[in-house]
Amino acid sequence: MPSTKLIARLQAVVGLSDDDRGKLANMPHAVRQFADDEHIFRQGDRTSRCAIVMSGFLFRQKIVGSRSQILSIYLPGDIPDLHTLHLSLMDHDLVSAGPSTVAFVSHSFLNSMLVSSPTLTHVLWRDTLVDAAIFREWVANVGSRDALSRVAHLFCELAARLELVGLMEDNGFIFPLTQEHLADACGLSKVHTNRIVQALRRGGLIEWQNHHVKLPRRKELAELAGFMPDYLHFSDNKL
Amino acid sequence: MPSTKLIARLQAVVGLSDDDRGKLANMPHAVRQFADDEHIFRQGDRTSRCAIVMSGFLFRQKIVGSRSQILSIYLPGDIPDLHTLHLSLMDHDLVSAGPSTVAFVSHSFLNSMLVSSPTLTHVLWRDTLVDAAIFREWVANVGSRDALSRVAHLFCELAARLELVGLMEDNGFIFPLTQEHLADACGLSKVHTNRIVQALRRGGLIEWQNHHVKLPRRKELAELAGFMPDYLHFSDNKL
DNA sequence: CGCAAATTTGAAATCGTTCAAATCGGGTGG
DNA sequence: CCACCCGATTTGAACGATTTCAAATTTGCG
Repeated sequence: MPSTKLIARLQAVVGLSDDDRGKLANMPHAVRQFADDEHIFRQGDRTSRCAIVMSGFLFRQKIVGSRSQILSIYLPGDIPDLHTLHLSLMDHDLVSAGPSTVAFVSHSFLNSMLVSSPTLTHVLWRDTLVDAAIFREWVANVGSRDALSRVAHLFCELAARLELVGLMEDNGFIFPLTQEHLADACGLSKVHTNRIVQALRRGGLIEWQNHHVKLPRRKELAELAGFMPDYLHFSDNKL
Repeated sequence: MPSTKLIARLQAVVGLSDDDRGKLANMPHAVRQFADDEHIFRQGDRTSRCAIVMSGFLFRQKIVGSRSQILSIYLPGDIPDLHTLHLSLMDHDLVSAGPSTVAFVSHSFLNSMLVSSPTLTHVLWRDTLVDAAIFREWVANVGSRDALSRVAHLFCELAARLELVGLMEDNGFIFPLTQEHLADACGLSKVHTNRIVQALRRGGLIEWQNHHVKLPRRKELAELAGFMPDYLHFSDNKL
């Protein structure tokens, strides 16, 4: 089942009928592994299928000048390229951070599924809108917060989203990104990002070693970050 | 007709059948004027209708700490809150920059229209996806470009989008925002933004007076900004 | 004409970058 | 099991872009 975590996530947020769950669970798909830093697609590509993250993290990036900017991070259960259903030209790269497993489902199948179910249309459209809401928060994060709360905010968001798909354990989670990835996501230099990480460690707000992150005091971290999870729309159900 | 510019824009990008154009042209709607700085809605609100910009500029903003971050700018023909069709809780403000005219169409009407037309579903879903693509570019803009190209990039984007709805004349357009708005959109202080604007003026790249902006050398400006219009998806038609 | 908002100027302070080098750490091959 | 190697992290110091604060000037509107 490519979509266990996907269904878990949608289920938690909007609720699904048995029928719709069944449709999602039985999507024809092809599974593929990606290695660290391997590209799922590149800017300028066109595609006729969508990717569902099964394990590992993916991220979107744009190269601007000599910098690489990470635009968003995708976790198991996410569909990082759902937008390709309506926008075929890729305006950025999609890359694997660490090894990952991805299931691919064809556009033609997805389209037929959506025609037959207004609910699933609503749910998947909604999913792309939450994606956009997260971009907005990132604009605010990168544009308005100082380095410390910016990095803290990213950890808060990831923790909240990982919790939703059952990948948090005792406030800790597997984190395949490097400090350089973190820097690229926050629009900071890697040297400064390193100093920020050290500051957060000294403050006892994060523990990070061996691709494993722990947030022992999430409340304080969220306060420092100014993290308001409303933009994730976990409990904003229109149905 | 609330939707002249909207139809022009969709027409230019995806093409519409006479039937679909008719449906859009005949949407029942209520028109309302907004004054400078007046809020169309605020963070935390819920709404049961969508706004179509008829004249003037609107912008989305988030308050983070003591700063106000502008997340996107909406022009005539845009539907700045199409996402409310599926996400009812507002995670940001929508504000009028200068006086504006807005047409409101109820969710219930829009939903019934979408059920009856897969094409319009595609077109409007697509519209929210272009919105998201613009957010991504803004993350990259604010996260990766220096102040000069950041401001230049914003002007390039607005010019391209205004052109699409016929609001550019001789490389100039009406621009109701203040330098402080520009600063809030670019994640810069207003003092520094002012110096950047002066630099662009000195370079002959922009003229700006009386709410009127002119870009006499768009090519050079685009080069300075690293502006690549692919993310606007003007010529990326899936139908 | 007069007020309030918007723009402009100057100077000092700060946050973050850059460059360069050192150290750490995990995985590989012998 | 150990030595080695490469990528990732860490440190230091100088530099630079942007912010902040405070005040002056200009502009547009009533």
